Parts: sequence; structure tokens; C-alpha cells
Amino acid sequence: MGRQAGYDRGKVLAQAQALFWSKGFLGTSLKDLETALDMRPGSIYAAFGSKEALFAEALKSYAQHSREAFRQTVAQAGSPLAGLAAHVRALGCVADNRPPSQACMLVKTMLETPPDNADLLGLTETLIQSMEAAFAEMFRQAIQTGELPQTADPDRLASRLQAEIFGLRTYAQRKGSDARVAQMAEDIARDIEALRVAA
Amino acid sequence: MGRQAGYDRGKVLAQAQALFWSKGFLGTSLKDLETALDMRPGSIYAAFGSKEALFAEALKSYAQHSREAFRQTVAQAGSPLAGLAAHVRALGCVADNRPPSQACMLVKTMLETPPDNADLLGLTETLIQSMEAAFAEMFRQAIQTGELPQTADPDRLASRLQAEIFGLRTYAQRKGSDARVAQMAEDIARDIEALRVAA
DNA sequence: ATGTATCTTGAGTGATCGCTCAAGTAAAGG
DNA sequence: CCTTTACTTGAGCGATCACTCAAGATACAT
Repeated sequence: MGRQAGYDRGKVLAQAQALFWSKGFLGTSLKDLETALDMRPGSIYAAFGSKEALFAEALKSYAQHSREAFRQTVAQAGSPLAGLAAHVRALGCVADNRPPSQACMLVKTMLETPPDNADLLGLTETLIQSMEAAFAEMFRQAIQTGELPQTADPDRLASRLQAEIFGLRTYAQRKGSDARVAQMAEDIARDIEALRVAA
Repeated sequence: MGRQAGYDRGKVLAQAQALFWSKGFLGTSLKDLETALDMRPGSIYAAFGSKEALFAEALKSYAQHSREAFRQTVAQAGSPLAGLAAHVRALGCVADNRPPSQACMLVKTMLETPPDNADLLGLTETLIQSMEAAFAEMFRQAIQTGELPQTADPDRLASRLQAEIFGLRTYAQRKGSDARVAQMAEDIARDIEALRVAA
């Protein structure tokens, strides 16, 4: 049935994602991509259609991995609130062999995308909402299990947490911020745990 | 002494700043600037030297105005902590005739600038530090006046506040976030006031 | 081995990028 | 009024942009 592709689509997508995350959509040229992916323009376009389509796919993949990491962190925690706190601590952690601290790719994309690119802004907004919805779902579970009072507003708590994480990770983009970031993550995590009703 | 410039440098700079703030440095072309400033390339280059130099000047001007607005807010407040809280409330406020809510231009620049542009990143970092230093100075005054305990760490409080503001304003970039943003600003302001020692 | 379907290649497309500069124009000094 | 000085103009520079496509290469089916 003809020749098969000489690259691993998943690996290529991961490399593109890393490059786009670092340099941004506008700051990344096709030359940059050709080098990073070790592919010639024809192959790139045959595989992904356009620079923007490749970026969109990389962004979706990024969001999916983020959600998956969150899901796993939560699964290992003892309660909804503990899961949320653990997630924040993981974001502030430097110990892991994770990529160097930098701002969330979704936030970078939202801020760098000019207002006239409705497609990309819409996609970004959708992905951000899905993350915030996951937070809200955890707060909702915390209410159901009695960890939070019935009067708590899960959507409000989720948006506040989202904003705190925006700030934490954006701060982490700065050089030499690791210690401060770890400290702030710990502070935020404790604030979450402090919401717990007395048992 | 020759012909005088047919434009107001301050106004031109303000227009450039607004455009750069909205579309970002990379997302703004010289064509865009020519239209917005109603100037031809020769005049722009005679006045500012380069697109990046114009951007740098606009960014410095933005930071200066931000610091000045903060200084005035603080001056009208009854105490250092009240000043900081008022500043946060002002950031979340929609009522004023201020430009539409959007992320801080310094943050946008930090996140969109590719890592190889050391000049622009360095300038941005410097301007961000100067803002954070102003926060720290206010916390220091709050300690001196007895509003905060002697054991409080002004630099830590300043970086935490900086991160909260990063998050708040980034969240404000999203459409339809006004009500949530106002609510979060109020929450943050109260957290600041809650630091005050019992009189 | 041969044919066929698919992928890879890279020179080259037109468009746009940031930027320059010779020519033109306007205001101040004499 | 004329000269001088300074600013404005816009056609056009070389470089780079995202992207295309005809030609070549490769692996499968027969």
C-alpha cells in the first residue's frame, strides 16, 4: 500500500509542542520547525496542513497531558481538596525531572495571540475552560463528601484557583524564581486545605 | 532652526503603546504602526530608531504610568496596607473609564518574547522588579507603622502579591470575566487587609 | 522483478517583513 | 526674499515569511 512515514507522529508533535511552548507561535518560524523536527516543509505540510494547524494540535496535546497529569495527581490523593493541594504543590515543585519552570502554554498563547485570530483564541479559551471545569468538579466533589460546606461556591473557588495558578506559573517564567515559586505554591496549597470544614 | 515635527511625541507614543499592548510586539507590523500613528516609515525611524526601540520606549512609558497610578492610589489611602488593597481593587474595577480589562503589558511581553531576545527580556524583568519593589516598600512601611508584625517578610509578601496580580489581570484577558475578576480583586484586597495585626 | 501507492525532498512561489534614503516640503534665521 | 536646517515622504531594498509542487525515493502488493 505504498511507502510509510519515516517519523513518529507522536514524537514529532511533542517536539513541535516544546518549540512552540518556548518561543511562541509567532516567534517560531518554519525554519525553526524544520530544524527541530528534522523534516522538510513538504513533509510538515503533508502531515499537519499548516503552521497554525500544527500549533493547534500541539496545544490540544499539551492541554490533554495537563489534564491527565491533574487526574493522576488527584487519584493518588486522599480527598478532593488534598488532590487540588497536591496539584498546586506539583506545579511549584522543582525537584522532578520536569521541563524547566515556565508559564502555562495556554496562558502564553492566550496573551500572545492577536485579537483578530478568533480561531486560535477560541481554541485556547475552550481548553482553559476545560481545565477550570476540572477544578470546579473537584470542589463539587469536596462539597458532596462534606469536605467543604454546602454553601461553598465551586465555580467561584475554581476560578480563583485558576487565577492563582496563572499567577504562580507566570511568576515561574522569571529567572531565579524557583525558591519563591515553591514557597508560593505551598502557601496556595495550604489555603486550599484551610477551606476544609472542622471534622 | 529648521522645520518642527508635525506630531506630538507623547501622543504618538501612547498610540504605539496601545497598539503594542493589544497585538503584542511580534503581532504588530510596521504597516499597523504606520496606520495607527499616521506616520510614514521614515518619520517613525527618524523619531524612534527601530520597531524594537519604539516598543521598548512604549513599555517603559507603560511601566512608569503604572507606577505613578499606584503611587497616587497609595497616597490617597489611609495606610500602607489600605493603599495596597485599594490598588488591587482598582485593578479589578470595571466602573472606571479605563481601557478594557486586559493582561498587564509587562506580563504579555515577558511571555511572548522568545528566549533569545535578551535585551527585551532584561528590560521587562527590570520593570517588573521595580513594580515589585514598590510593593515591598509599602509592606516595609506597614511594618514600620505597626500595621504588620515585625516578623513579616515584606519581600515575600510582595512577590506573593505580584503573582496574585499577574493571575488576576491575566484572567481579566478572557471575555466575560469582568464579574469574576471584580470578585477576585475584592477577595485579594481583603486578604491583604486581613494581614493587619489586631489594634 | 515490476507496478503502484505513498512519502520525502528542496528549489522556488508571491507576499510581507523591518528598514533606508534620495527627493520633496515646510518653517525658522538672516 | 532666500538660505539653511529639519522633518516628511514613499518607492523600493534585501531578507525572510508561510507555503507549494514536480521530481525522486521507498516500501508494499502482486
